[in-house]
Amino acid sequence: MISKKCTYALKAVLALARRQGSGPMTIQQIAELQDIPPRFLEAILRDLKQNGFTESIRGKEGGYVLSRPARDISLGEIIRCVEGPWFSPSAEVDVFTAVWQEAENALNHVMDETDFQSLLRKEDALRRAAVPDYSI
Amino acid sequence: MISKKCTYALKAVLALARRQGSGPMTIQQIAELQDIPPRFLEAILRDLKQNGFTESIRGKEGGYVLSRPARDISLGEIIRCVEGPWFSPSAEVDVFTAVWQEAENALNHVMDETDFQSLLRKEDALRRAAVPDYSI
DNA sequence: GACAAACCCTACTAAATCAATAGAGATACT
DNA sequence: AGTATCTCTATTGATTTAGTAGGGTTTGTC
Repeated sequence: MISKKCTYALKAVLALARRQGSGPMTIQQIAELQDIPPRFLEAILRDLKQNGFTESIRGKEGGYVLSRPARDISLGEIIRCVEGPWFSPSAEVDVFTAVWQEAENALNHVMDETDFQSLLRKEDALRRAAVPDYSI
Repeated sequence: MISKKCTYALKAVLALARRQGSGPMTIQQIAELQDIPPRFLEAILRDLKQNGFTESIRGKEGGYVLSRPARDISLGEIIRCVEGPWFSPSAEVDVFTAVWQEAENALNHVMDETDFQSLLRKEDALRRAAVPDYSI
């Protein structure tokens, strides 16, 4: 349902979101941090760039940055960019068409509720839960 | 998102729903009516049988019938039977897990709202719309 | 200008999944 | 006995997904 390519894209955006404001991140850095095959990630980031989510800086000291604040990018936007619609409209109108459309809407609604800033906060919370800090 | 196998299953159940109360339908009949490869349909119907949605009568005059009234079978039940969960739970708990779960719930909710009796009514309405009857 | 570090583009291959088919078997009615 | 039906396992072919390869272009530094 969610392809590997798509989860790679989401993880990459999450990595860029965390770094936002501190200069570009290279494909290699993202790939290592998030454990993504680098040449595959390269294609994904280009795709995101063409759809206006990321920008690239070429040459030395180059890399990728997010085009918009993490707060303004929803999970749904990235997923739709990478995967297209979930329920692609069939050629003919049949008894199921309306239901698929409802499902599409419901899914988009859920995915658009979450933005990448809130995912960062959630990531922080998960880390604190996994490695508790008992210092005063 | 919805595989061919799954739409075949839904169409087959719809065909059986229409026929409900008038004896069994053979694989061949369903296949021709709904334009489904018969040997593929065979496997699908067996699968539905093993999950309690259909029953089969062997030998001459045999075929398949629905185990329950069309009113009591939801779209979601058949889809889950054929496809399993949409967002299969990943091994590790990460920042996306909760969202996927929400999406799964939203989708199930939409799919469980519609039963096969209401699909039959919708099919009738579509037919009337396509071939209008102007008689008094 | 040479070099190195980065992104850019097209094409290809390998693996997995989906769709469909084949063939032999079991059951039940007439 | 014969025929129409469902039953089971295995295999094949098509499509999609995942990943790789190789060469190209841009930019900063020495």
